Amino acid sequence: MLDIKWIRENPEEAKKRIARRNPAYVADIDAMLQLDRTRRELVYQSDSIKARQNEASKKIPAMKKAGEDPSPLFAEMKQLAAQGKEIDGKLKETEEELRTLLLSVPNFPNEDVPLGADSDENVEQRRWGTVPTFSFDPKPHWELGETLGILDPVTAAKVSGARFHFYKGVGAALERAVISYFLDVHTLENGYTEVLPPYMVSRTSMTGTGQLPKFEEDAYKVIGKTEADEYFLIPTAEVPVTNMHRDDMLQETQLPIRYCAYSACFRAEAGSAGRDTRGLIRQHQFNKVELVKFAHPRHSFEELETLTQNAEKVLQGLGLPYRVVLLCTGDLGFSSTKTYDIEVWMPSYGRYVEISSCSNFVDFQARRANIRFRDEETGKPAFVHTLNGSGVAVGRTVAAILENFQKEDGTVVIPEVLRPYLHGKEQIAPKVEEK
RNA sequence: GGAGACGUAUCGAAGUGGUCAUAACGAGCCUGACUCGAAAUCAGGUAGUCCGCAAGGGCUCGUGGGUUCGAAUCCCACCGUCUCCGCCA
Repeated sequence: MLDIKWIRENPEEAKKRIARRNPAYVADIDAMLQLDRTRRELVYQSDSIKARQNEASKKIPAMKKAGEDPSPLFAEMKQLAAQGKEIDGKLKETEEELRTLLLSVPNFPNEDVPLGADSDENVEQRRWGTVPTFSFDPKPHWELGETLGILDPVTAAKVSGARFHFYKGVGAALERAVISYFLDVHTLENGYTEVLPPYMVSRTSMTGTGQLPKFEEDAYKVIGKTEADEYFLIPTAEVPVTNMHRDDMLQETQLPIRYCAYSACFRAEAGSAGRDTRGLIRQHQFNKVELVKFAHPRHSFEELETLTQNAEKVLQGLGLPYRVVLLCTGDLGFSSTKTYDIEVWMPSYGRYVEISSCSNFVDFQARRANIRFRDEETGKPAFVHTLNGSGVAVGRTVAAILENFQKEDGTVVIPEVLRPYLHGKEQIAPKVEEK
């Protein structure tokens, strides 16, 4: 949520900034300013009436005590109450309208975010590792998954529907190994505290991080015994973890707070694009280890750099080639002011594929979720800056491992760092054909 | 699922229709005094938010409604916490 106060004081700058993301939002800024003016006028009227009511209310007991009859005042009071009610009704309406609008407008892109229409205009920052060359025709991971007998989308389709997978045998163990490896690196080496969050959250939490109200159709909703018994399946652990500190007043000395969290993630939108129909790339349910930071506003952009490096570290450990790109304005997520995507090399695609997205939301989420800290300098409460990034997507990691580390005979070499989690197993061999 | 209790500042807690909600009373924390220093003691200070250039004013007793001239207090709904019983992993 943008800061209406700041917009009120810097209307032209606000329009300029939002226009960098999409000029269509400029009209919304104008609408906000209009609603804000109306609201302030109504607040003034409402406050004046209440001040008079309070004054009269104080007189009544004093009159009674003095033996006077206060009932002549009642008529005026009744009228004031009616007036106040009407104005308060209008005020509430205006405030709701303004809030709805504020919740539907995305964050300003940071100044150093390049202007661009879509992902083609993202700017590569760096590359790591060597893209593998094969002396044979490498297989895509979904074919490897089948020949190795470790991935079963067909049974999953029967049991659940499209875009689900069963992992079997070593496949399931490999997924689990990757999760453990990621969590161990982040907790033991990168200084994050592990949390295992709830997978269902309230509407308030989804609004706090920015998934709602605008993207309700992208989320899975779970209804319990009654309509009011409503939950959303988390699209990312970012939602429950960021909301851990909703309405909190943190101490400056606590910052930065770093959490890492494994969770399953659920996304309804994953099926609509008609892309990546095979394999583990785009699923309704997938596993992810997420990194979340609550940072001091002064340091949030440095924290974004280290967050990204923390995510890169696990790919380096696995030996997977990747690159880091800075998203352009057209590819930037709703709540983010600046995002680096980490893309892993996927031989079957012949290109780099997103495996992590690391973002600084500055105070955009903190304002929605009311996450503050007491600034020692001013003594006043201020919004923290929130950041998060995948650390990293697990299913896509497994896909990348299968594809990048496959051999001509169809076996896949397990990265050394994962072997301790797999009882020393060094490779996955194709299942023997039964005659 | 059944029965009951309870949500007031950082914490505990008083207030049960008015004129003591920046909130009694404790505790914690900060500042000062005393002290070589500390403890103890004493004194003072210890919300947030909205409107306003300011002066000042408004709002907040879990949340939202209602009754009333007036609600922390009465009524209704919802949310949450706790206790006992049942059930369950």
